[in-house]
Amino acid sequence: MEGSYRFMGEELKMAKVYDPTQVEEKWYKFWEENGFFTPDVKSEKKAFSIVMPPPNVTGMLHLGHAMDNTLQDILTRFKRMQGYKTLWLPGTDHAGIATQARVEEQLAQEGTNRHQLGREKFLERVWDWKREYGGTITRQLRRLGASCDWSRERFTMDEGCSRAVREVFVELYNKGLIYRGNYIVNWCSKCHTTISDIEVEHNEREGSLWYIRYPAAGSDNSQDGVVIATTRPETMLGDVAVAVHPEDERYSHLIGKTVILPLMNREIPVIADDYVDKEFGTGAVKITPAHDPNDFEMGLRHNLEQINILNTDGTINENGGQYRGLDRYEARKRIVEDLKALGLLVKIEPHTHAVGECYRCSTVVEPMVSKQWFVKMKPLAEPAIRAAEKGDVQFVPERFTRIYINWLENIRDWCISRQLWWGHRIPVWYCQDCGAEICVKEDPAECPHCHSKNIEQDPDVLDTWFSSALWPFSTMGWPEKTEELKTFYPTSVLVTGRDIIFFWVARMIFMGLEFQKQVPFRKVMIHGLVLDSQGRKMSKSLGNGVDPIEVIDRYGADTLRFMLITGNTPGNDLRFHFERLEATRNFLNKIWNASRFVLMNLQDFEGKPRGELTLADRWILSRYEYTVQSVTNALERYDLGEAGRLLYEFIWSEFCDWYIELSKKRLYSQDNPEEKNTVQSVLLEVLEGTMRILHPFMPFLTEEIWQHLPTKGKTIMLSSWPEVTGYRQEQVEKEMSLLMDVIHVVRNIRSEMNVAPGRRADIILVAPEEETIKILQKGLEDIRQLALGENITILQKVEENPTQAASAVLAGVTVYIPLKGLLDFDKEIAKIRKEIQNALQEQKRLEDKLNNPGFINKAPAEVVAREKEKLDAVINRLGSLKHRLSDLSEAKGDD
RNA sequence: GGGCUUGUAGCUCAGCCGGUUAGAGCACUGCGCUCACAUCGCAGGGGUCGGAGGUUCGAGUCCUCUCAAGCCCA
Repeated sequence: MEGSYRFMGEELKMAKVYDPTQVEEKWYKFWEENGFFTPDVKSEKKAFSIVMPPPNVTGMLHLGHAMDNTLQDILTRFKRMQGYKTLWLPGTDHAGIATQARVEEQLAQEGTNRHQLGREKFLERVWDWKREYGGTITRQLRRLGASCDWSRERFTMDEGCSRAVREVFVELYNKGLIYRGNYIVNWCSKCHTTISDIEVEHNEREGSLWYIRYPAAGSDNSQDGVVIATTRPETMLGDVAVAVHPEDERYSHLIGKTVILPLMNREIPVIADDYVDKEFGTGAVKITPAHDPNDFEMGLRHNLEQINILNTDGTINENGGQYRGLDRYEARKRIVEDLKALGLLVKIEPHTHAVGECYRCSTVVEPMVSKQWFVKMKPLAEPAIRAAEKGDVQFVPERFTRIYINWLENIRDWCISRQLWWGHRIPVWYCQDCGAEICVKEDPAECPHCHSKNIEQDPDVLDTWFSSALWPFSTMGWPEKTEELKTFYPTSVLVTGRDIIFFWVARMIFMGLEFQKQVPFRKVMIHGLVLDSQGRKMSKSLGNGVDPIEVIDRYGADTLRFMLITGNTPGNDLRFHFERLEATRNFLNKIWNASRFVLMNLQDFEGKPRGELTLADRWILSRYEYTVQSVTNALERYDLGEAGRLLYEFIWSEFCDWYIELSKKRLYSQDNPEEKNTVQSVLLEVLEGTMRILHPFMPFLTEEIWQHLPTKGKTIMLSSWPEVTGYRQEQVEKEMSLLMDVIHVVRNIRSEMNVAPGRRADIILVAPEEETIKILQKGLEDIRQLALGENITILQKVEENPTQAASAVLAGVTVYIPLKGLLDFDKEIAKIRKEIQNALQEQKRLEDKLNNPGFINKAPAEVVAREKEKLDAVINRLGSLKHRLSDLSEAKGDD
């Protein structure tokens, strides 16, 4: 602490109100340009690493990103200050559908489309687009203060990541874990591609249940046959059977017989299968293996044909007979009408059911059989489940483990081919001559079997999540054996929203296990969503979104950050209220002004060793250390909201409201330079340390303040995390809280008695115990200052109680404020009586408890002792209260 | 249908392994522009913890059931 200080001789220039716009950009530039975000890979220190969930290149920062990245930044800055070599690796995702759609929109405006342009040209356009607009979100992350290592920024389509994708695909292919097959997939007729199961969102919709009669084959009686119920009548064009439950007596006579599929006049069998729900509809269901996942499975069991009736644009194809060419919904209408005309439509019931929609465009998804590439999931899922069960990867909060395991246990194969152009192209070639399927790491020039040059690459690309699943190691240079991989893999923690546990977290885990033989991260910190003030999800359609950049412009990044991580508990959603933003902004301003106060009073600080500490000094140091400890613990537990709360309380209530106020007298008095030096030194130490533990939360504000402080080092972000030094003293805190109580009751009396704020008043303190008197004496000046005392008298007992005084009775002290002539005896007596009542109640409660043998015998001794102490205190207080009451009554009688 | 989360002061939320007279911020009331801060200070009012039952010496805090809201999966 000794030496010369950088502000000496300069005039301190700090505005009365903190203005974040003046400082944030400056410091971010300073940090980035000095390379503070980049770790020294070679250093001997322990490693801490996080890979950033890559936002879509097309994306704009939203509050979810802001929260997610604030959490990561806090952990990163915390660990960096703790002395770890810390890597936070950023990057962006190529976001197949989203990006392609963006560029296609552009083309549409130019009056062209990707097909006219051709694949090559189109991809060039996408890269152009990426170069031009792809940097938006990373610039926005800088505004937030993210201390990630931009020198290692990656993109899922860059060369390294592509290399990793190719490697993984070929290896899985060779192991037989990637296969091409006919399977039922989800088709989005608007995005024109398949989407995986989890990309389908199920939403309740009002629909109908149509009851349709399928007449018995060879019967003239149209009442023969079977009535089925369906929510999608148009799919009947592809029906190949009717199924009933094997134990359903209503239909047992039909099993093995055939019925006629109306409109198509196809004869189809009635089959029995356990899957059929007897209770639903009529208990008989139509089976369309090509357009329903369950029917598909059933079809396989019964060896049924798959008749695809849809084109990729959602219209009926040539298998739909007379309905060919119609849109699927138009076809539905026509089919229903035609059935009605034939008298085969039995009835229509209203029916709500869950409809699958495309997560991107909300178009109703059509299940459809087609030839696609799949990842076989069972062999990959098992180790991933075990890793979570063994605790190799731990979820925070823990409850998300079950969601994860549950999903993996019921997983189906992952459809990874997408009918897009933008993405990692499937590295498989087909020989046009011998029909060979070629899957290799380097682009082949010819067919390895027949040496034909006539080979063609599969036109599809991979699901975007395929490359994101490799993110934790592809970004570190794999398949090369890099220093980064050795040092930073597995990463320490993954921070992400609970909405992508399935999409991303699970897939990274099984890919990590498969290719690195190690989990990609030790911990998964899951956080909730940012909702609007009414608790609704923010969405474009509701127009209730809040732009974090606008918030930063108005309030500053620190305010946004702090607001986003406080006010809730881990894993839960957070409602966004502007009121909370204001409250946080006020907190920053408070910190700013407290610092300003300290700095203004440090101008003549010479940094001499400090002299004897007062009770208040010891107290604030003790509280400071408590805060350091508890904030550190909360951060280690990933309970950042709790850490924020602790900081708020310490800074505002303890440091500002009490210690700063208590410091003023010693600071302003000119006659005791040594005392002044001491209090300056304590103020500086506490403020400086507080800035450090606050830094991960509010990097900009703390850097600005820290740079004004007489400290060594270039930046607060590379300063060390405060250590425990042994300041904590429970006894000191206890003594101080007695003084605080005294001050508090004096203020209370003054307020109730309407003592003018500027007027000082005499205070008489009566304490029977020697110990208490000592404490009061130590705090005499503090009481005078904060309770606006004039003459303060401390007595062990009084011969004549000051009846012309308002009073308050604490456990060890009775406080009197003489108010000659101003005291309303009746009011004062009533007040005392009420307090006696309360105390009696409390006494009874405690006595009952202590007389209860169950309590005495079973409760821990410590708890019993504490209750006894409380009882003693109440009895003590009751004595003083009664005494006071009789004095008052007497005095009133004398009047 | 299965699972998860939430239900504590007017509002938004804390309350860890069960043991203070249940806390904070905002809002509200009264007083105050005191040389860090009115984006402030001091003082104050306000809830018995969704409901019912149970376990326990003791429950907001554990268990069961129940009601309500939200989310996920099928």
